[in-house]
Order: sequence, then C-alpha cells, then structure tokens
Amino acid sequence: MLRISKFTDYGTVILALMAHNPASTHSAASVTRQVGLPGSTVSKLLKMMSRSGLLTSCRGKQGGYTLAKAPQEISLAEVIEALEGPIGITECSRQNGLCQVESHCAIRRQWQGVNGVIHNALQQVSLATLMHPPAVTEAEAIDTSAHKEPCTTQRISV
Amino acid sequence: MLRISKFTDYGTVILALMAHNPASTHSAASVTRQVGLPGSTVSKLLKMMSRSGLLTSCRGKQGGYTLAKAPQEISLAEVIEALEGPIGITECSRQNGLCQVESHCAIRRQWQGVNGVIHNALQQVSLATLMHPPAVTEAEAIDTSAHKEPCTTQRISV
DNA sequence: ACCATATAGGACTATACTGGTACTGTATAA
DNA sequence: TTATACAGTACCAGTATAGTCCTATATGGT
Repeated sequence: MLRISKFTDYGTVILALMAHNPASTHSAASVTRQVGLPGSTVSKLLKMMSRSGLLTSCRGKQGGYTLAKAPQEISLAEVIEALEGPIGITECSRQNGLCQVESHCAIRRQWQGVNGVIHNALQQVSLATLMHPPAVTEAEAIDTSAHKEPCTTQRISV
Repeated sequence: MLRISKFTDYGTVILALMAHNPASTHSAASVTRQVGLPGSTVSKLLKMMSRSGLLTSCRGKQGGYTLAKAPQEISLAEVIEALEGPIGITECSRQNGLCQVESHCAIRRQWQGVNGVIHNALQQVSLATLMHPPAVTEAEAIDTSAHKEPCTTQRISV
C-alpha cells in the first residue's frame, strides 16, 4: 500500500482546518466539532502534534492549541515525521545491520535514492499548499469559538 | 514510517537477484539459498509475484521461476503494486466515500497530487536501475543451479 | 480561594495486519 | 512411475494501529 497511517491523515486534516485561522486558538472540543472524528482521537492527535512542536498549547479556560508556525512553513514531511517517526521507505533506508542479506544487497543505495525523492516531494508540499483549491467553505467551517484570541501566555505577555 | 512492507522489500531483493540472470530459471530452493531468507517466505513471495505476472513459473523437475520481462521493464511501482496492492498514500487517494469529513476536506485533491509524484518516482526506477551500483559479486552470487535453461514449456516450444 | 474548563500524560483494549509455517494437491521431466 | 518443484490455502504468533478512559495539572473568571 505504501501509505501513511489514518492517524497521520487525520492529523493533516486537523492542521489544514486550523490553518484557516492560523493565529487563533482552537480547543480540542471545537476541532472535534468541526472535524467529525472521535473526540478522544482528536485530542490524542493534538497532544502528539503539540509535543512534537507543530502546535503550541495552552491549558485552562480559553486554552487550546495554535499552529506553531505559519501554514507555509509546515511541510507534509514534518507532519508525517511528527506523527509516525522518520520517513524510511525500507527499514534499511536509515540503518545498517538490520538486514541479513546486506552483503548481497546491491539495492540499498538505490532505495535510499527513492526515499530521498519521496521525502523531497513531501517537503515541497506545505500546509498552505494543501488547502489551496477551494477556500470555499471557510465561513461555514469556522464556528465562533474558533475566533477567540490566543491565550495570554502565548503572546509575549506583560 | 511511510514504508513498504518487509515482504515487498524482500521481493525486490529476490527480483534483483534473479535479474542477474534474467533468462534462466530459478527454483525456489536456489533463490532461498542465495538470498538467506526463510524458505517458506521466499516461495510465498515467488508465488505471489508469479500470480501477478512479474514472473513466469514452470512446475516439475527442472522447474522454477523466470522474470516475465526484461529488468529494464520492471518498475518498483509494479513490484509494490503486485505485492501490496495499488499505491495510495492515503485511503482516500483512490476511493471516495470512505472519509466522514470529505465535505470539509479541501485536502484530498492535494494528497492525490502527492501520491502521483511518489508513484512517478517509483515508476522511474526499474529493476535494472536498482542493481546498478556494484555488479561486483555476480559470479559469486550465482550458484550453478541458476544456470539451467528455462523449461521447455516456456519457450514457444515445439 | 474556588471552580469550571481544558490540556498532559498515561495505561489499556480490541482489532487488523504482517511475517512466517505447514500441509495437500498438481504438473513436469527423467 | 517417481522425484521434483510449483499452487493454493489454512493457520498462528507477534506487533502495530485505532480508539477509549482516567487522573493530574494549569489557567481564567467569579
């Protein structure tokens, strides 16, 4: 199949959604409401992404998550790596000594090349690119709670 | 991770090995001997690849498997698709209606684009490309049994 | 000070997939 | 006729994935 996990997929959906209002804070609840996925899954994803630095978080009342960088600066490669670790199309693309046939294996170097190409492709696509096409339903997709300001601790506050 | 399964990985190793002698017939046993992987796994892979048309097979004494096409004409994309089905980096890259948020989802089209790029990259790389670099251990890697001719039924016989 | 809200960080479960095995059947060449 | 080698399928164990739940902690407002 050669695919990313559903989790990562969901992750990009959530990020794209948040990218409509990059500056504001989104609570797990509001994201859940908009995205139509199980709430616990959403908050798990948000937690993971904030731990890996894609999002910043803020606890407490009016808390929530915010994009840590501008949508143009977040690449798919980053997202994938954040949610499922380093990109390696084969196990031996990154590490030596894992494979019993490494000596026979004239293939490894080439796989690493392929890997590079793919990694590149994923790095080219930013969150901003990802949400190019319609930009139609923006107004509908955003509920009021998404409009609140980032919580105070996040601005270089007082 | 974004990676192909070990199976597919092994598959390419086996194919590359066979590609050293594209014209001759390789028995499961001889491939197993050369490749250093569990025999049952090897024959499972050979079966799968022959069913999907990458290899032709021939039963009976002196039987075995042969590449169905020249190494230059077998792409990684083909191999991956043969062993793990159509390449789709996300589940929705191919099919509609799987995803609950498809309406919100401005992302799908872009993922399909990414998918295309990757698919392309994999199509560029042929089995021949895959075994470019060394070509060193050819003589060692091939044991005598690999030198036998294709079995009669495979030539447009009599 | 207190409370409601919202994230942090786990542990936990069920299910699906992956890698590997085993066994029976069938075609082929000698 | 027999030994050889592929065909097909059912099976099993280990692991990864998707999803749930619970407790702790931080924040803002009253």
